[in-house]
Amino acid sequence: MGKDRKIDVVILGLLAHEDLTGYDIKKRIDTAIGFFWKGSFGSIYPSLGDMEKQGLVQKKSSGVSGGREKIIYHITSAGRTFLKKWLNDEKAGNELKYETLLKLYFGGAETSEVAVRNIEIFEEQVKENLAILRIYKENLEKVLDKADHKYYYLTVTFGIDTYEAYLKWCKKARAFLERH
Amino acid sequence: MGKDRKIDVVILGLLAHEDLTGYDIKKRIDTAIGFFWKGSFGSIYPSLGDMEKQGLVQKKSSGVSGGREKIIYHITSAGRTFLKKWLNDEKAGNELKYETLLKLYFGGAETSEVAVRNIEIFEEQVKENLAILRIYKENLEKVLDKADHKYYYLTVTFGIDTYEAYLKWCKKARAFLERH
DNA sequence: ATCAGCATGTAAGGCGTTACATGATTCA
DNA sequence: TGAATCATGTAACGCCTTACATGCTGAT
Repeated sequence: MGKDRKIDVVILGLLAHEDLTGYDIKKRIDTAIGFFWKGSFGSIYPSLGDMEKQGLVQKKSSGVSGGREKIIYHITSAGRTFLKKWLNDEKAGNELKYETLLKLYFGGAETSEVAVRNIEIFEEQVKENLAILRIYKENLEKVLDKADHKYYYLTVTFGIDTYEAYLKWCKKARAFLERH
Repeated sequence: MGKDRKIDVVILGLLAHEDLTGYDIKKRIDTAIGFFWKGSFGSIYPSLGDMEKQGLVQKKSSGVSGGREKIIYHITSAGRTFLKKWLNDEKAGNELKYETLLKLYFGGAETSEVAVRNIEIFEEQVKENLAILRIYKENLEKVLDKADHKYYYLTVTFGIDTYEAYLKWCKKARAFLERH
């Protein structure tokens, strides 16, 4: 029944902080919110086009950069209203889709060594992501006085806290499998 | 480039433990693995049909139950091989898609009260889910000797541990927002 | 000289959801 | 009597990813 494209509010949220090109939006998604949200060019550009038609964003100025014309988008007041409506909407779709847990759940179909190996792989990925988030956290702590940064800081601490919980669980789970 | 339908291995994994109907598979997905995986009838029935053609599952026996004919599926040895191949594949797509974090990240576009409210809503949902997982855990502890159950137990403890970490973070985050 | 990065956009196709169609049984 | 549960399946449609098309600039 449509019109639930989350990419719209993601873009609007980013533009509420600063004017950006579609290319920049992609980079922000990949870095800043990458650990809990994804987005590709194939969804960003069409969304920007649609939202411009709806008056939620505006093409601001264009320049040339890297040999290609550059379109900087700016959020309109209608766009801010739309964003706020979403922020005030109490329903939020939170979904975890962890193939690692699926493999663990079905671990009985293989030897326990395979299950342990899958936990170890997960552990390595978590450690890598954790290292990145810790750097983000350090940088954000220096600019906590700035309006939006305290929110960025909180999402980063969410990531760090949950990843740390994952690592503790990994250790326990491996020990459990080696014991049983 | 297709053929990456995870629903296939989910079904195969469930059938590796016991014979099931499509309807039963849906129930297992919703309850047992519901906190980290989803699946609808609209994906389950076509998957069963395709996998039967590929020889990964077999229609076992059919009876009548609840006024409608009932088709019980059984995993074949080719199905078990397929499942094991997936379990031994080192790549696993783990994705977190939390709209709550998105709203928090963009919290600067509204008052901090709205952000606090969204954290509280998240907190309530987590508490509800946690209560269910704790009951699962208690029940699983009684049958840990049975082969597959130790794997079920581990996924449940993963859920409990991360949800507990979420709740700690929620408390911290609310306090932070009220202080700053 | 070549590759990565900057930059926008379209096309094809996969995955999955929701809604619909159908209908009997069981329980309140 | 009516709702919930059992049970299978299809159709429409939406979202999103991957791949492709295009091409300049700057660094190695």
